[in-house]
Amino acid sequence: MATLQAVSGMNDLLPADGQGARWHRLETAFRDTSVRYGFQEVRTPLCEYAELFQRGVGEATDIVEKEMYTFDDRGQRRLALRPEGTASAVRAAIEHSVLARDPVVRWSYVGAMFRAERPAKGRYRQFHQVGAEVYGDDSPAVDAEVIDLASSFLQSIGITKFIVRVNSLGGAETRARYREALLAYFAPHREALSPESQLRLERNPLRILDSKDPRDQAFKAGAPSLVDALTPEDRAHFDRVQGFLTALGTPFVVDASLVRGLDYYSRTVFEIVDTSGSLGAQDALGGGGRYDQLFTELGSAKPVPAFGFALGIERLLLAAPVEEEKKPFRVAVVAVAKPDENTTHAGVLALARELRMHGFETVVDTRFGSMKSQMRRANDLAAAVVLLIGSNELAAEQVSMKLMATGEQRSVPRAALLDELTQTQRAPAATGAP
RNA sequence: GUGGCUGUAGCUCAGCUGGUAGAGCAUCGGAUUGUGGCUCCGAUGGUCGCGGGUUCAAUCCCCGUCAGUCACCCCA
Repeated sequence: MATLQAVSGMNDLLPADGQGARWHRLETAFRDTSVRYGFQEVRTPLCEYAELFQRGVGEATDIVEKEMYTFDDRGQRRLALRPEGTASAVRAAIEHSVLARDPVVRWSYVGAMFRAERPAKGRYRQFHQVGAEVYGDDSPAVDAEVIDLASSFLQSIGITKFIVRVNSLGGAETRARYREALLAYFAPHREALSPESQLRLERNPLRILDSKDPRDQAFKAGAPSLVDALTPEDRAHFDRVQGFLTALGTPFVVDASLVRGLDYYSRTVFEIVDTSGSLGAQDALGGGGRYDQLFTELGSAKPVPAFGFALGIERLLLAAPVEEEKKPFRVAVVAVAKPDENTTHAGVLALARELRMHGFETVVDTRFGSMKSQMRRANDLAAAVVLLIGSNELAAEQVSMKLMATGEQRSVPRAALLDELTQTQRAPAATGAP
């Protein structure tokens, strides 16, 4: 490797690829949707004390165990690039006592996350998420509304082929009871399980249910059902979530084997899976759930119920249709060099500036090559209108205005130029492709 | 972390069984000295990912390494 290059799994977005515009539209769509659902955007640092994620996401999760970018600060504290957004947002909510001011807080976020995984399609080491969180309300209405937010956002960006899977993990009491039941069930079969699952048996038996390993699949069917372990309260909560989702018209399926990779979830969890096939093996667009214990685990004096989700932007863009970009009304100003270069060049720059101040997207080929090359450049940049400035125009206080679509050209008094351009912009014919 | 495939101009690729590289597109210039798109002509541009080995000689064979990609794992 002779030249410097980007860190593996971390990508550049070049304007020429048109990706920047797609990202921009997606983020705008997310902000629009989340604002309509009553959310406000929060921004937290990319970097936190590693301890936050160890306590928040869970020491035994893959994310913290082997995928976190950690490094030492100048002092002794261990820092980490955030592998997900929820822990940071909750930390900020606690630190700034936002629940003391507002009984219920609805936050959204957009930003980069980091996980040191082997890159693959739709999976990168720096990836980006949009997410939303609700703090301070344990109502099942929150669960339903936030799942609905995620779902309607997907539709707003043209993603229609997806499935929302929901499940309930139950509260702390249920989790403890169910864990015992799973242990009792799997322990006799220990040797037959995959090596990973033998480890999971000790650390987080729940995750065995999520395994795709055929050795584990064999035992899943007969495993005790989580639904049966739910307390009446958990049961009622989950039933109401489903009822609300149905009332909202948000399609979903209940999937009893759905377990999320983060430790902080309780009660409702959900995952949105792409069914268009455009994502390869990484078909999860995102997911989330309820995490009623996280505030307490991160040091909040009072327990705060919470619900949230995150979606991966890269994956959304793989799944979303590529929309046609609107062609902007662009003006190019061209200098006719003779006989006095400096005067005409200055005239071009001054005119371009004036147009920009009036809102016109204006380009100048500042190399000021031959007229031919300037015209070619204007054409390459898809300018709808080219304005020509030369000694004739300067002397007469006029500008030659050429419509690229038709080739029509006429002289316009300098004083009337802005009105002319405004009218041209409104006429659809002038903005069409040349 | 494990495995498969790939790595030649800015991009997409060609290069037969080893003799130090080509095309198309893109870029720049020209074909009437104040005018674009089409066409034609020309030019710029590559230590053939990097390092080592075999050989008289390697882009082509072998090894290593880095990178990309896909899959496993996990998840966004």
